Amino acid sequence: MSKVRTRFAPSPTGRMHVGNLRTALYTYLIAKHEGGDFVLRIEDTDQERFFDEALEIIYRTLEKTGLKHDEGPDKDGGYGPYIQSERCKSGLYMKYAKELIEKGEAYYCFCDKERLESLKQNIGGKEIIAYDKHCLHLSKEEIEANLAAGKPYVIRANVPNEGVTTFHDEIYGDISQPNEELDDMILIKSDGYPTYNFANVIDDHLMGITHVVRGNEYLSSAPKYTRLYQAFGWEEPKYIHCPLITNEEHQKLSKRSGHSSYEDLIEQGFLSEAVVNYVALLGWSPTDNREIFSLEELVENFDYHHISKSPAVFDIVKLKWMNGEYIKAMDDEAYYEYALPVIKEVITKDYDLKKIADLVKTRIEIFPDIKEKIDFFEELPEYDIAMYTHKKMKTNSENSLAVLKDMLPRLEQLEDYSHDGIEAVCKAYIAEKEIKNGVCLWPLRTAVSGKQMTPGGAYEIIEIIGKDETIARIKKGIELLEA
RNA sequence: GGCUCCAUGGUCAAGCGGUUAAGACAUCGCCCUUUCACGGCGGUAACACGGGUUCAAAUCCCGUUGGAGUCACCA
Repeated sequence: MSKVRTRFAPSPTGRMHVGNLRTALYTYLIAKHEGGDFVLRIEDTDQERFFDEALEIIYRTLEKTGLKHDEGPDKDGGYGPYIQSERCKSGLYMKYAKELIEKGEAYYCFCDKERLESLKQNIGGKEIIAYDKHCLHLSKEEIEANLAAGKPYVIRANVPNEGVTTFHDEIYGDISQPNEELDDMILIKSDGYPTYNFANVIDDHLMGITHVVRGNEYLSSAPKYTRLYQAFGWEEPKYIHCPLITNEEHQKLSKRSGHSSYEDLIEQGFLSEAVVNYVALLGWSPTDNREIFSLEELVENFDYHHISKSPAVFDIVKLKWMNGEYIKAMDDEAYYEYALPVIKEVITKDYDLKKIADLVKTRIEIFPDIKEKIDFFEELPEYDIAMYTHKKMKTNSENSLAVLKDMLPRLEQLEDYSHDGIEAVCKAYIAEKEIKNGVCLWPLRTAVSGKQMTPGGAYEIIEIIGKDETIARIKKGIELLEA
């Protein structure tokens, strides 16, 4: 069996959509699982939409997600060039288009915009153009004359109106479509560039691609590609169409959803590994129940036969959970590196930021979550004294005030503001008064944080804010409770 | 609208003719605990519908309904 070769063929038009990312991932995994090659090819035949930075985004995203390509524009493997606009310069696509014309499988079309416009019909609120093969019937002389006159033209595939075209997909099985439905698609545009459809077939063939992996949205145009392979007499690659990724409304993920691209997600504080892991599970599942996979583990376990057919909703809530799992599993230094800048956005005081970071590690799902959890360290918020009353802790304004008043001098005398030192003072007081932990610790934590919920308890917070701040905050609490 | 695809809890999903129909997220409750979180335990919740085939159907076939995709000189 020949070596598996897959290709990821994005067009540089902007940020990488999660659907594209998943396609890239599956494409990579299919190759790597079989020890094959993963090729990167840039489809930039749309000169109007192309922009340089988009190319950078593709490289950066593949790099950051770990989807390393074996061949590509920056890594020649003997099948180059890997950028379609460069391939185009050699007249490659035109050559093949002309071959098709000679075979009667394609033809020149000189129809202008106006004529095409007149073919337009509105069906179900959508504008649809079905080309009427007008130029197919041009005589040789007319064609020559038009060409000689420099009249702009495109080259279209000549698809018969009878018969059925069938192709085989590894996931969906055989799919047939009446040829009548297949439009005479444009192969070469009037600017001389090939269309995506055409360039794709040519390049996949020339580059020896064995498995074509792409999104489900290409399913209905796939028979057109099959027609092209048949017209050339080439052997078709295996097709693997991935199910669609949708938004909560079960519609194709669009830019509007706010988390539709990899970069959006990274900006929102997600970890690259978590995104890759999550996206792998949208439309594929392993044989066991495992959910956490590194890229290497995915390579090992990925079997494309387990890709599902039905579309999957992109569930940001589950991604968050998974991201939280990744954060918890991070080693402390790596975690601190990510957490520190976020902490610094909120904390300007000279606190032990490492301790603060450790406190929130198990309590966040994405890094920006840190901010609202630690803001009270920086400044005691305004709070309602109702917070001192807690049924389960058996606290109320009165006993809370008493506790704070008792604890104030003890904490003023205390020198050792370490966790253990603070604990010792509190425990001694609790033992002495024969009260429950909560009766002392709840008001203390409340006074020192001004918050209903905090990462860490009284000991941890007091240790971090230190003696002066603790005393000040407790005095403030007493003041509020006495008012 | 034509064509194509899809159909198991709110979401991701296992399941390939015989199961008490897994598991995860979410949700709810309990435990742990100085709060929250983490962790542990448990609960609610699904085979779209109708016909076949079969001793037996979530699994196979047909239809219905629903959803999606696609119908560009975009990819």
